[in-house]
Amino acid sequence: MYLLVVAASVNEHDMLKTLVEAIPKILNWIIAFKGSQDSKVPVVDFGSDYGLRNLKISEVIDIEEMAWAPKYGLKGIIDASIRVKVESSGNEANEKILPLEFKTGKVPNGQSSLEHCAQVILYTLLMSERYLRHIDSGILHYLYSDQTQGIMVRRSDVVGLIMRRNELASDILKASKMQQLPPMLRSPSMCRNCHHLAVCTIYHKVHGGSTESSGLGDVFDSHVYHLTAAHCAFLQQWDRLIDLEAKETQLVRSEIWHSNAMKSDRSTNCLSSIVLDASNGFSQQKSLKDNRFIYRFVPRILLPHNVYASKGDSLDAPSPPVNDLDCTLKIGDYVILSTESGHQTVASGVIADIGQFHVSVSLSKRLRLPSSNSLPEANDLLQEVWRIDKDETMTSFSVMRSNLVQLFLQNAQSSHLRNIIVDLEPPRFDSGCVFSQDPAISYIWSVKSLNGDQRRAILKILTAKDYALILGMPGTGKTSTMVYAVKALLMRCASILLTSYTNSAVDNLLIKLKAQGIDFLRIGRHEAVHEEVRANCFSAMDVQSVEEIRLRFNQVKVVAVTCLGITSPLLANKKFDVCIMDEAGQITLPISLGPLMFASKFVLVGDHYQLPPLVQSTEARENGMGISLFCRLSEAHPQAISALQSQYRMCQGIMELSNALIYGDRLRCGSPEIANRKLKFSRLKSCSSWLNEVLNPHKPIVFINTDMLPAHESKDSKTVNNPVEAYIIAEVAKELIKCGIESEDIGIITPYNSQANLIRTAVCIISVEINTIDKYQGRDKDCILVSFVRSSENPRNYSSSLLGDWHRINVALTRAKKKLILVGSCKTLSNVPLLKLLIDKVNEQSGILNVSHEDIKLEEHNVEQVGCC
DNA sequence: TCTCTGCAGAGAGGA
Repeated sequence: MYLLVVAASVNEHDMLKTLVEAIPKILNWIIAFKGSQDSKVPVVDFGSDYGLRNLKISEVIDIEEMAWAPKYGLKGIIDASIRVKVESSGNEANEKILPLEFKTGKVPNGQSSLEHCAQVILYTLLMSERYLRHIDSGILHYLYSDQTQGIMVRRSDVVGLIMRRNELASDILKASKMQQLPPMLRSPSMCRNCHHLAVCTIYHKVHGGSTESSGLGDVFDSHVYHLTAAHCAFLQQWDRLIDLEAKETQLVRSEIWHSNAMKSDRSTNCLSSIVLDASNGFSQQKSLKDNRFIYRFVPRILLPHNVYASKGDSLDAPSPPVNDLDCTLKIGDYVILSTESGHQTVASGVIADIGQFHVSVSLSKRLRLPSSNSLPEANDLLQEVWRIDKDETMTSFSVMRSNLVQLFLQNAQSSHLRNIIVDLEPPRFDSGCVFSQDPAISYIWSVKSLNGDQRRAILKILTAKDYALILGMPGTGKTSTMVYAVKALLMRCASILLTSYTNSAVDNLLIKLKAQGIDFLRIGRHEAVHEEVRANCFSAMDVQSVEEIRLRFNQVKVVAVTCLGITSPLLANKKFDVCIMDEAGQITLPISLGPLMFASKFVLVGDHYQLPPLVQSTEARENGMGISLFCRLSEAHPQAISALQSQYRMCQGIMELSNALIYGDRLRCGSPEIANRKLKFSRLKSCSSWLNEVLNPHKPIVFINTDMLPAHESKDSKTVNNPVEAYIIAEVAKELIKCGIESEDIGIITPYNSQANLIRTAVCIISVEINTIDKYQGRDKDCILVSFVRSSENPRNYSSSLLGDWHRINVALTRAKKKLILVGSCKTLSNVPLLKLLIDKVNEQSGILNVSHEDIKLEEHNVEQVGCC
């Protein structure tokens, strides 16, 4: 509630007054309709065809009930679902379930409006689906005038609505496929006060519309006169890219909207065959703080006996674990709960906790099956077999579209950003008077721990009038540079919006800021925020009023939020002096626009030599969707870039490799100590000579060539892996640990998920971090092992595979501090030009290590073991 | 060719 008040910036007291006035009205209505044995049964008018009916509520089944109907492609939230007894004069009363909709606004002409009736009729459709029974009527109640209207669903009304729905769906399809919008309504009276007028007219103009075709005359002109042909082309181009990407994503996303979804269990974004865990009471705890209900589920196979035998996750793994909850769901993900007996989308919630043998889901209300009554101790829940699907409602696309169109609105902020981003006007900088009185600048000169690059980067930020770009090559201390930039900006009393795409990137930065004693506000969902910064969320602050929220905003200069989190009502109407965006090279342009709208200037921090934004659709990628704003501006105005080139991560040898392949000798070691880093073994003894060679501390880079082995990739439907490589990686990892390297100093990376899983089973006894290259961006370890996977008898062109992307190769090569061990087939990999260069370079530096059959004593069963796990 | 993070919601006016 506080959030809405903040967003609408209405007076808190006024709002409370409205609310307090409405409560007794609702209450009176309920009392009147619930009635008692002897009280008079109220009469409701169901329109001319059906007349007056006596109506008595026997139960309020649910409020704010979620109702999704895949069959109709509709979803909604029903104000109240009620069970009633209806009787028309003389006839026997029959019991019904129906939707009740409250309206607060004015009553249109004393008659309920067509729109409101249509809404209720749609609700009856949704409820029919949910309750698996025919629901033929609904109730509309106007609080302002205390009028109750009954709605009896006529078949012709439903047909009309469904036809209208189909028209709309077809228009949307046409717009996204052929970039063709339906014609304007051409009705100034209707359009003048429409909330979508600005966006609507902009789109009309962009798609070739004119003042005449809009039918709106001057109103049209006043909304679009500022748009040039270049602006229109830009909006049209990006709108199309978003369409392409949205289409692609819809194809792969979980098929919860399809009726056969229940049968396909192949998606890893779902958990099936789980049941409620009743071992600790009903496993339903109400967390006191935020009124949420937590339900704990366990695999069905674990019940009933195992769960009672031991507690929590410490139980012996059942063999085989039919479902060890091996899926990609993680804490904070939005999910949908369904039953396998046919109730789809019973409830939606958030993963509160997930382990190998349990998953807890947090719901905003009590879990209830539509068919059952609302008693809290409903045992029918325990009888059900459940499934959890990730809620993949693609809100990111709507954020993209709304960000994009905002850029073309007729206002000062949009106009400024448009000049910079669309027209690519050169950024302006203060002619840097170094000896100025600016305390921020003197502070930066006084900080001893900054190197020359970092200081120049911060000065760039401080002198920027529009924007600054910070190119942070691997290991160059991007984060600490940002921390000092924030400190310097705070000396100028600037307000700062910190952002990045992922929660983890935002929180990483915040943890460093916190260590420096800088106060900040973190906007975001409690579950998704790192625990070290959760105390800075409003959800942890126990705010009692809007005033307290305002107060807190006034105290704090730094606010942090993810790029998609900007839609939070807490940020409505907020303005900042500077927006700093981390990992900007990985964020698509339309997404990055959002946070920039809040600030008068911005700083993008990134490295466009590392992975670009993830784009699913090849067509969208080929047409420029993978070009981040960071990349666009870097290419247009190199003078806006300040590069961090002194790196503190890699030793000389590893850095040289990256310099030779990607950075053109621009990377430097921060100090001689960094340059000469070596792995320290507490003991070096190995029985096999090839492992001795791999561990040789004088070789920072080792390439293990598998060409002499039968080490071919194996393909399983869509994924690729390589069991022999997995085996070699595991052997090396075990040897490293045997020789005294701590397991937390070792990281294993590979392009493919399937290979990561294979390696995980191969090294099962030791706990080493294993991940895809993509997920490892931004991280580092003393020793990194890379499995390239690709290897075949007749190598083909791999330029369109994951290995063909040089950004990914760059990320893989720049994660290791002291030792980089690469495993792959020289013959196959040499087909990728960059990898050919890599192999040549390593050969020059330390030679390629060819392993033979005898070397690794490749017993058939070893590999088979890995292969079958 | 197979890499993957984010994100509520409903509400309303007027010749």
